[in-house]
Amino acid sequence: MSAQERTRIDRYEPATIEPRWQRRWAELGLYDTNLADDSKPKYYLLTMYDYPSGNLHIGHWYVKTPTDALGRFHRMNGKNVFQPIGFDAFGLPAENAAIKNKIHPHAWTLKNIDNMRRQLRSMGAGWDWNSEVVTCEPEYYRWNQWIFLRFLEAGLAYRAGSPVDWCPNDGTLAREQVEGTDRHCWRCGARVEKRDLDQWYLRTTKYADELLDFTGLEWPEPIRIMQTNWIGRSEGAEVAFTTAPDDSQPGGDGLRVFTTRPDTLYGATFMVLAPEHALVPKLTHADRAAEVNAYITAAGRETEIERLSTERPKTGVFTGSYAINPVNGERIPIWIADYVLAGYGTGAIMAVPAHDERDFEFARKFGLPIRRVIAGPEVTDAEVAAPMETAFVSHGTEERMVNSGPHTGLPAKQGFASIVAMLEKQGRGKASVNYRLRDWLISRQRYWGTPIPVVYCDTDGIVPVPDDQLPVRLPETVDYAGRGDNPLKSDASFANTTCPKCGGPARRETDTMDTFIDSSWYWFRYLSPQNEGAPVERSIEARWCPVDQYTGGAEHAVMHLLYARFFTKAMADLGMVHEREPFKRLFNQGQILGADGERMSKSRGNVQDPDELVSHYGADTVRLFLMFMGPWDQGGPWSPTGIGGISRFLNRVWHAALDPHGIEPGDAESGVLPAGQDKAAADRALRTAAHRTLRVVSEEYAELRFNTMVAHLMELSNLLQRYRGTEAAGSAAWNEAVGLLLLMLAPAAPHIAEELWSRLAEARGEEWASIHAQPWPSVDEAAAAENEREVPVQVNGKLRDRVMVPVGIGEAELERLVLARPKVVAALEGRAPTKVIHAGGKLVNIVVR
RNA sequence: GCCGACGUGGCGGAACUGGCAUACGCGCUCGACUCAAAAUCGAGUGGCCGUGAGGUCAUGCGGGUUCAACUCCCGCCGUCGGCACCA
Repeated sequence: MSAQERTRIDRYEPATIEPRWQRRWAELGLYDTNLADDSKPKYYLLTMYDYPSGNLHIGHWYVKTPTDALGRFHRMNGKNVFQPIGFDAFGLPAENAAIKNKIHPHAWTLKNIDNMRRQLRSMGAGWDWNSEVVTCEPEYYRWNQWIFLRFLEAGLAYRAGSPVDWCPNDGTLAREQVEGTDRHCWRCGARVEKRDLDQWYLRTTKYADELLDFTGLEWPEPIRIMQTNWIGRSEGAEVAFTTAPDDSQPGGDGLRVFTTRPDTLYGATFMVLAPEHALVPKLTHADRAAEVNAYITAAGRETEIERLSTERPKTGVFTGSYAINPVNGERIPIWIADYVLAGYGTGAIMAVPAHDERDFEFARKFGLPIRRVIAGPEVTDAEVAAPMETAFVSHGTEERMVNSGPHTGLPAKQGFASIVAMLEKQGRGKASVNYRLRDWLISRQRYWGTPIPVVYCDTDGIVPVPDDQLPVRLPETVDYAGRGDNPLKSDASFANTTCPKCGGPARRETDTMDTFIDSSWYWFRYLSPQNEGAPVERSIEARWCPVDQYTGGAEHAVMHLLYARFFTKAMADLGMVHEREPFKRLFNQGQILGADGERMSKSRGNVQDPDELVSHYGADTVRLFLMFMGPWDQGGPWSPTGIGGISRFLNRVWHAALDPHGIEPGDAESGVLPAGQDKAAADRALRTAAHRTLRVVSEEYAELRFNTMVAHLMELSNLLQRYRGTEAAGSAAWNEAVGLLLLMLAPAAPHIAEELWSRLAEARGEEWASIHAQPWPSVDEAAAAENEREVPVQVNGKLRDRVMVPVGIGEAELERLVLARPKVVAALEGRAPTKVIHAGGKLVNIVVR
């Protein structure tokens, strides 16, 4: 920069300085991380990568700029910081655009990525672009395929036919991708149906127990709870019932059920199977067939029917068959009902209406017997025999067993164990654990995803594509015959192939993978995006994983974050990586809303365009304002007026740094030190404030409390403002305070800090060195220490006075001082203090009477 | 219904393990500069009573513990997020 240019820029003009520094940093490679450098401790800072929708909105800024501030803070603190960036580039919008605009999904996606790269650069963030990953490129998705094949070999991937959740727009969905009571698609909102299909699954349930263990992870409690609930571990027993012989069948078929209440086994008065249960056709009597089949058909359609209430009355039909209760040999009727889910446990239950609300309601409705087998401590024998009005579900330590054969009289807790023991001895049951978590259905009927690398051969069945034939590439020409169609299916050149085993004709799998596969290991790939020998370079992974800090939205609590943990564990077991947990520390930032408090959307017209804000205020102001709005995990509505305050703040910093003496017009009031303060006192006040600010701001960066961090910088700036134009301005203490302010501001507002830093260096005749390469300053404890302190004085808990006292003052002396204060004397009204509380010198409270 | 988070000025919010409630900012009012406006700078700003010093009431509501409660305990009310018959 020429001297001439500099003198011209006397006002703060972000539009001039920001792009210039962005270029400079990129030229210098300031943020290109040397992953091999182990001279400094590593810090892997990751933000959830984005879908390249084409345009950055303010939400992206809200997610990314505080993270960047954190990265810059750690870099100044001597860490080797790795801050990668990439794009989650597969997914449906590209296909929709393709159908609508006749543009290839790949071209559309890359165009969007180009635009977003440009927009992202305007944030002035310290990303290492060399490590960029774009998941729709074969260089990336070939490793999805490679990992899938390893999972297949290890039995972690399997193909199965079962009723799956089906969205008319998006095809099959994982269980996590179905939301709400009305079971709609998480993406498009369409109502989800059930379909019987052969699909690919990943065995997430194998890791259910390990996924419940969050030891060593600093994750927000609500996320851990959500995952724990989603996995839904329940302990109980599996009990083998058998069907009873009758006129139409010989009986003896095993009917296993899962129950969490084996202690209520004597109260099982009927059984209920899910309509889809495999034994239903066999157990249905000829004279019941019409009714049963009608019910099954209705149940299959049911998800399509509008359900207004969750409290739907129970429905079901009797099959005509009976089962034998293994503990008492009792014949109990077998019903089918849709309140029993095919996918949980064994798809069949023993119904104990006395002690389960659902079974109770069902029994009431269909006139089935209700037998009490558990009673609370106050229940008399007469009451045990009386009919029940509601189910008794309490299961504490006080309850005892009744009507339960040899177990009668036992506490229910013991009954649980003793019945399980009895069943195990007789070979009719065993203790068992069930999970709500299902295996992950990964097949998708779409073009724009990773092809599942298997072929189907009439002779050899399912044949994996050999590694040396990877990647199985998506065909470059796409023909969308119609909306929602997977063009791969009708693409003969893709679908028709030869069997890798026998060489005969074979058909490729045309389903592609759920795009959550891509995001389940992408942070590993960032570490060696060009590696052609393996998905992850283990030596680098060993040094850099787990991710030290991950940030992103809470909406991925049970999807991305659970899949990523599953992948990490599975990959570790297969020797691909060392770590079993991907993200050591997780932070969920909130969501930024429109000024009207609603979700930002084009149709509402409440969208804030970051490009516009940047051109008006500059990136630093936008960054700082987003951090200042409130706690980062809280999000909140955009304030159109609030941003002006940040703009003013940065302007004041600018002038404090470049024009300490306030030659500016309008500084009428400045020029005078506060009453009773000389220059030495002013210098001391400046140093104290600067170093105290440094102490608290350092902590706030580390704890991601950006809103108060900014507030504290403002306070320091306000103090400088107060002294601007006085004899303290421009002193050594002043310059120190300004220097500290800039260093503290650097992570959050990198451009202005850099600009002022360089101007001050030049003014001192020093050579330029980036502020972002400076070490984080350390607190001068002597300067930060106070020698006087203001102590609030209360009488009976009410504030009456404040006294300035020297810091080391003793309690006795302080008390004497305080009791002599006129205001205190007045408040005491002649009464003698009963007690004086000192609260460690923070406050004095005088208690009377 | 179950699980979780949260209720503080006109607004966004601050107050760390109980210790000065309302930091910081927005907005608003007044003043300086200006022909005027904007920008900037300065002063003020929780409610009520009072000319004033000051008093008094206030952290969703009702109780409690404590010298002292936004903070802890009990019971409600409200808002937001998650789950959806999981045996």
